[in-house]
Amino acid sequence: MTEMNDKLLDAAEAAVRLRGYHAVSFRELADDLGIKSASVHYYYRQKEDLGLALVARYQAHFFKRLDERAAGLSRFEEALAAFIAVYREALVGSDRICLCGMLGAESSGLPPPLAAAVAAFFEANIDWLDKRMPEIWPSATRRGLADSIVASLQGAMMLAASLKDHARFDTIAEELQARFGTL
Amino acid sequence: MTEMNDKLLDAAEAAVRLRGYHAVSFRELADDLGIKSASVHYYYRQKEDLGLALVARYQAHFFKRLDERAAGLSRFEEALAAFIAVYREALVGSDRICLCGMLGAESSGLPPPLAAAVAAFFEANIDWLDKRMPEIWPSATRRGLADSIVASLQGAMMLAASLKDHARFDTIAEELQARFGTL
DNA sequence: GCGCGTCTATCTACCGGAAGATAGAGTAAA
DNA sequence: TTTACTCTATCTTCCGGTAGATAGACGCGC
Repeated sequence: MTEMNDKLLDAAEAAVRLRGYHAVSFRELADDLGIKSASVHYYYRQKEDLGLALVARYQAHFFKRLDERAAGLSRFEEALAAFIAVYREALVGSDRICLCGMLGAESSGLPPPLAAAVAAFFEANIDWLDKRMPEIWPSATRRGLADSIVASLQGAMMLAASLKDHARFDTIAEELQARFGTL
Repeated sequence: MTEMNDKLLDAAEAAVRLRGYHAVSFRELADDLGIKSASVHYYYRQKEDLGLALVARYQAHFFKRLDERAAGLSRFEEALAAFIAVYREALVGSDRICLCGMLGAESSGLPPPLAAAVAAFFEANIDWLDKRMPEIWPSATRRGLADSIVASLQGAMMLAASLKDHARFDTIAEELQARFGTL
């Protein structure tokens, strides 16, 4: 919406992806933006509302970039490469793990609606892959492979962030592409 | 050491694995144990000290169970199965993700010594797999495959916890075993 | 065996600060 | 004059952490 709202979401997303939901405060975000914490509450009455907005925007951006990259691609190998590229972009572009990777780990400690939104993000990821997978396998197999791909990439982000080494993500991504790309 | 110390570590591990480091407080742990928060500080002066003790104990238990399961096994396929089983046990036994998976996600928001201990846990995981891998590949390839395995399992735990469905972990684990077990 | 000091484990009481959240006034543009 | 936005000021609750007291168990020299 407004410019300040965008800046607020940017600051909140950066902070949550770096340190987690519970480690981020309204005061800290306000300081980042040069406003007061009461003004942050003007945009989002509760922290939970901010979290939900964050996930909604993240998901929208994620699939927008994904569909841009994957437009016109028909082979699964290419779709997977696009999927991996969007994940990689998220990690390398900001030196942070996926928003939903962070929130997914914290899931049990989040307000239930927020945990549900995060779970929906993952299901949407899996659906996206599933739909582009060759139909030579039964549906359950396809979904299982999609689960594996999402888990690998989320785990790879976490590992690369913890070890402070993006190259680890790339190694895992290449292995993933080699394994599933030729299906 | 003492009985109370064990109970304290048990409560702290359960809480951190469920909701994350920053969402756990001394008072909450004290309430769980029926003591006062000042008594928790008697055992661990700072929260960081508690976190370090938690990781040290977790890592020791993890490798103890791993070595028990893998004792006498020589083929990589079997070692991998043991590795997966210990991960699965951690998830299913407590309905929680790996302590270091949680702390790894939060890594950038943790006291540096704690983040370093978590990173060391992952490196030890990778080393364990690496050493048991057939030497037909160059060292770099082996380490890359070990990275992939750890990332998959950590991601699978997070995904299963977020989606509240342990079967998703099993699906991914089976795919992993099929992928690397026959190497 | 007795008294002395020490150690262990817990308590009460408190500190300064930060958290999420609210009420209501001010301000500036449309 | 209304709307959009930001402020000051404040509340309650919780945080990590500290100080200092206490009660009981242990060991040691006399």
